[in-house]
Amino acid sequence: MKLGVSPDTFPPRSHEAKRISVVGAAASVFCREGFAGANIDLIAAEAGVSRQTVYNHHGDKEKLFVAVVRDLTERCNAGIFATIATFPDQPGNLEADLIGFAMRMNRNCICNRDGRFLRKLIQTEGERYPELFAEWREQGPGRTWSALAARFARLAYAGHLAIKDPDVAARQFLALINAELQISFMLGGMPDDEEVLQSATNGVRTFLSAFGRQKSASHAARKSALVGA
Amino acid sequence: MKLGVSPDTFPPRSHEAKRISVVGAAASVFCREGFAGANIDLIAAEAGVSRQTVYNHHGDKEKLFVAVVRDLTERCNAGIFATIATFPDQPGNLEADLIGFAMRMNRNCICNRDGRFLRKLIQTEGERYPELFAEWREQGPGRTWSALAARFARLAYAGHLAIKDPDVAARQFLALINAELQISFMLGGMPDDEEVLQSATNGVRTFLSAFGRQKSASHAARKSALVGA
DNA sequence: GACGAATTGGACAAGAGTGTCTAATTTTGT
DNA sequence: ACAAAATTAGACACTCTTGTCCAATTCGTC
Repeated sequence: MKLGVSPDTFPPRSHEAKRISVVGAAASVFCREGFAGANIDLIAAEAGVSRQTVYNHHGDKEKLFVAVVRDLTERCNAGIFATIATFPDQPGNLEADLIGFAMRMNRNCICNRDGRFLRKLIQTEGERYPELFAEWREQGPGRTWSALAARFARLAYAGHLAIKDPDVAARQFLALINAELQISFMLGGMPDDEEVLQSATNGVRTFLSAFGRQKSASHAARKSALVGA
Repeated sequence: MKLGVSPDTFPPRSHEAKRISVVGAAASVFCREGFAGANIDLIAAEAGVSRQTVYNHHGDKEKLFVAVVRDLTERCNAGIFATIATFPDQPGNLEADLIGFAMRMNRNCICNRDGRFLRKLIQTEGERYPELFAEWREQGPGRTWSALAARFARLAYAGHLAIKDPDVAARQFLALINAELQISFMLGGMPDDEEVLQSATNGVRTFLSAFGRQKSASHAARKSALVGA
């Protein structure tokens, strides 16, 4: 809004910057403590702002919570679609390209701060805010899955995969590349790059064993060695 | 509450029955409201007991919470191992048997009341109680995965599957049979039998496409039709 | 029927948190 | 530099919740 007024460095600091700071701190506190356990004083302190400013900007604990969820939803969806845009439509090495895509998906959408926060908030408070939840549901997983399914369908049409139901394949792809990260998620922790790579690699290999065409050279070799056929 | 006043049927009602009732109600309320939001009065009312009785039995909100988690952990683990004991070691029809097993796993361990409650409590309050969490982690997923991996390894050794790493296969099996239930879990809702069957069927089919040996008659037929090899 | 233990409902103090208000101070725009 | 707007710190009323205490009642057992 008030961008670039001052000479240099940090032009927009006061009004909008504080708002952002508050929403960010609120996300963190709501996640750690839950809605009921979250303390406005703590949020204000963590944002480096007085309590009154929190009320001036958002009016209400509940309104603040809604603002947090909307903010996270928006950024997460943006990240997801930016990542889906990097899907390997014309793969050189299908396995390597899909592993790279899986890594980006995990890193940028599922394991990052926004993704973990949003997931936790939906899990903990989703039942209390059905409208907010419905909104996320439409914009989030629904579109993600169909967008991803479309990409897989294209890949199958081009002869790189043998897929009967692209929607099922898309969901299973996501499930597989996250299969080994479930415990880390339960802990609320952030899996390290090693784990993410391992999970993505194992997931993509199994996915290709199930849906790959024998054509793919390296894959066919690995598969025949594995299955012994 | 005044059940079984008659001569027999329910000898131990008062003391222990109330304890169980309180723990059950507390599980429900802790799940809905979170630890901070849970109200002892509400728990007491939901258990059909006075607030004082809650304090008499468990002494403290925190102690009550620990009791709830221990109770859920115990019952969930028992259910999981009882279900793993039904794993098809000598399958007649591998696909059908695995789908049946997947259904039992989903229904009795993951989608039932205890499973959903425990998962949610760990997600929401796990970070606040690291010891409790570590205990569950050792007893729960760790043992589950290795027990399941052992079963898959045996199946592979008997020639029914082609598995390189049984641990990975076990985790991916669980991920696949739940792939289509993720949204329901996010909602905290209970997926109906139709959804569970669909998810289990799709998951097992993909699992067998990836790890099945061509030998299996019906499977080989389906696979060759699918992959065109 | 009687005794002891458990349960109940209610009152209670203590503490914590929300949301409001105000006066003083700082920041921003002109 | 000046005026308007935003921010701050603190006090405040109000509500809610926890955990304790107690007298009356009920329940299980002998």
